[in-house]
Amino acid sequence: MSKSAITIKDVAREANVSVATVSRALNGHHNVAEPVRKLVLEVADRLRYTPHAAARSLSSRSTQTIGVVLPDLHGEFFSELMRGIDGVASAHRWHLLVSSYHGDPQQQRGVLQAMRGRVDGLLLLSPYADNAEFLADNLPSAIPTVLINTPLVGSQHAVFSIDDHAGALAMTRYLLDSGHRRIAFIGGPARNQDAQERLRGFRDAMAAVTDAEPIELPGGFDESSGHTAGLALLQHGPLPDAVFAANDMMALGCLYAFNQAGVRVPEEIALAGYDDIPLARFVHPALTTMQVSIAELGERAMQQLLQQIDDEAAVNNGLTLVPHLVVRDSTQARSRS
Amino acid sequence: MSKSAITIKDVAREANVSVATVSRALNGHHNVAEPVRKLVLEVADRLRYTPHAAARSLSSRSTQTIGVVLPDLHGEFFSELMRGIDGVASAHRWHLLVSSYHGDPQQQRGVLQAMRGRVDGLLLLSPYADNAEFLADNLPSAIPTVLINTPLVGSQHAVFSIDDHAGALAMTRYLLDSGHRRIAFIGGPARNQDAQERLRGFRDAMAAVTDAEPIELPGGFDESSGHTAGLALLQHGPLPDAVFAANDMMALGCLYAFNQAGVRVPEEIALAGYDDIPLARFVHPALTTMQVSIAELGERAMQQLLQQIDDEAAVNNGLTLVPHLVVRDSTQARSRS
DNA sequence: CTGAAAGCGCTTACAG
DNA sequence: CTGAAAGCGCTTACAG
Repeated sequence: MSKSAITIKDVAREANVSVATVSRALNGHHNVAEPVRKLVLEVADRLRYTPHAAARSLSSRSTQTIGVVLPDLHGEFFSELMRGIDGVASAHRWHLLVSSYHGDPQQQRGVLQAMRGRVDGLLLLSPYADNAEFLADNLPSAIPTVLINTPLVGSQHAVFSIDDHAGALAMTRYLLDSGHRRIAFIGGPARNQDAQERLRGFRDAMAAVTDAEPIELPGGFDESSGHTAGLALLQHGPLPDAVFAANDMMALGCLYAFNQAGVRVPEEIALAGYDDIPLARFVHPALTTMQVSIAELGERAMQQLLQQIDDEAAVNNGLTLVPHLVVRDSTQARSRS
Repeated sequence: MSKSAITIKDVAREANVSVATVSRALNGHHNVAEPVRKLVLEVADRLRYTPHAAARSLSSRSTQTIGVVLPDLHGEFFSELMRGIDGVASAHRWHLLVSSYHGDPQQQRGVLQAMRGRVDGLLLLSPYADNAEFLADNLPSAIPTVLINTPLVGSQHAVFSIDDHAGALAMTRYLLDSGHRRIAFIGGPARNQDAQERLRGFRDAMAAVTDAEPIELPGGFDESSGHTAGLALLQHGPLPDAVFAANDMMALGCLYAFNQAGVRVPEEIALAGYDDIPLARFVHPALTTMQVSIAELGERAMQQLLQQIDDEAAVNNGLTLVPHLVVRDSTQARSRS
């Protein structure tokens, strides 16, 4: 494709040295005479020479790039995660090869395979509760890999995740402690592990209180499913005391439904979300939610990965971040902020 | 890094054929006897062989990856753009190498250089109005490149962008047509070309009406600067008739300030944004805004790029998308939705 | 249809 | 400090 790219040979010829010397000078090795180094750098600059990454990778056996494999490129979670990952990558001068497999195991398999020779390490987000085995089978064995939000435990790989069971438990308990008994839960995608854990937390907290009345509604983590769930609640009999949506986007959709119907939050019904996306504090009423440091999750995972690449013997223990409760107006009549 | 990766040699040895034959069989060339092809595929599969991308790239002179160079990885705009780009990339089995240069020209330069040998084409988002020259100097000449939201016109590169001047003009005219005269504009980052164009559209529309009273406030495209601007409006004298924020996030921040102060939208003041992010319709009141098809922008740009890579002689004309007005409750007392 | 060999553009022991 | 040469793992004319 590239038309007439300048190679290391051109630089060597122009500078009257061998390609080996050019390579050494450009890579900052110390065994190059100062005047020679200067000359080489000057010539390389004048010719606008840039090393060919594939060639360099092939001979040096390193790519300086990290593969980031995600189920999707869309939305707040991904955006935040990438921010954390990118911050670390950029600081250490690593490149990022980003691939989405669109939630499809076959594509995921292909994407993982295609990483060989392209990356020195792999960050994989695979939040499906049912494919631990699939992963164990398809993870490239030769590439250092760190997992995010993934059900594969007890393997050789470090896993970084959010303790969603604890988070949902905390939120539900808070709602119960506030005096609510009939609490509706809007769930996430069935296969999604985070969604499952949040549901489990909700159930466990509700089960611990004798007169609690749990209501469960389906959802898909997007605004519109929250909106749909809100409408469903409005239509079927008396409103519950509170709604706990498994993520903020659904909570916002639900809030919208309540707003349209003239149902006041929190006066008539309390509403809580999960994730603490930036917008949670800007809606009205501001949303009570569980704060999850997604960017930090990406940051930590990336740091761990770089460490493993740097030192194969590095301990590869993961980390489970515990989200914390952020109380805002949507669950209490008076502002505390 | 990779420990004991299987190479094409291993497959050749195991299948009792030459590496050339393995290569042909795996790449689907037709000059391979059927039984031989089958054998090779079977062996490759059994050995879990995956071609080394760098080696393949080096000899075939193609990487099957597109470099996406962005000023930032954060936020709705990026997320939407990536969705469009990824959709096309995925459908054509291309990989994406994503780099953020964090708004820093030096980093941008480095990132662009590092693309040689890594990608077959480049998608560059560089929304700074003042660095057309810098770009012309630093764009890799040997790599097909398509520009997004970039001030470099009249060059050899296709440019895909949003007609923000027309968009802001349309919104401002709509507000004027609704009877508003004192209209406040919350601007974006000074160096950002989109922000400049939106401001220019606002000014042009206001200048065309004799008794219009423009008010201009600074902003930074994020929620908090919108919030700050809203507070400023609340403190300084009488409220304007309407607020036009240069993007939705700022509009939401401003809305929040009004909500807190008990100022009702749209009864006491109209409010409009720009971008039509998914949340615009879920806030209360739903936000009037300019709908910009960001995903489509990414999609089109990516399609154009692939075409150019496929056929060097392809016409490389860009495209300017014109946003359209979406009227919701934030600028009118009664819902029309 | 198949193999031996050259070559892609680098890096890095190995000699000197 | 420097160069000649081997090698990274593939692909692809060139012969046969």
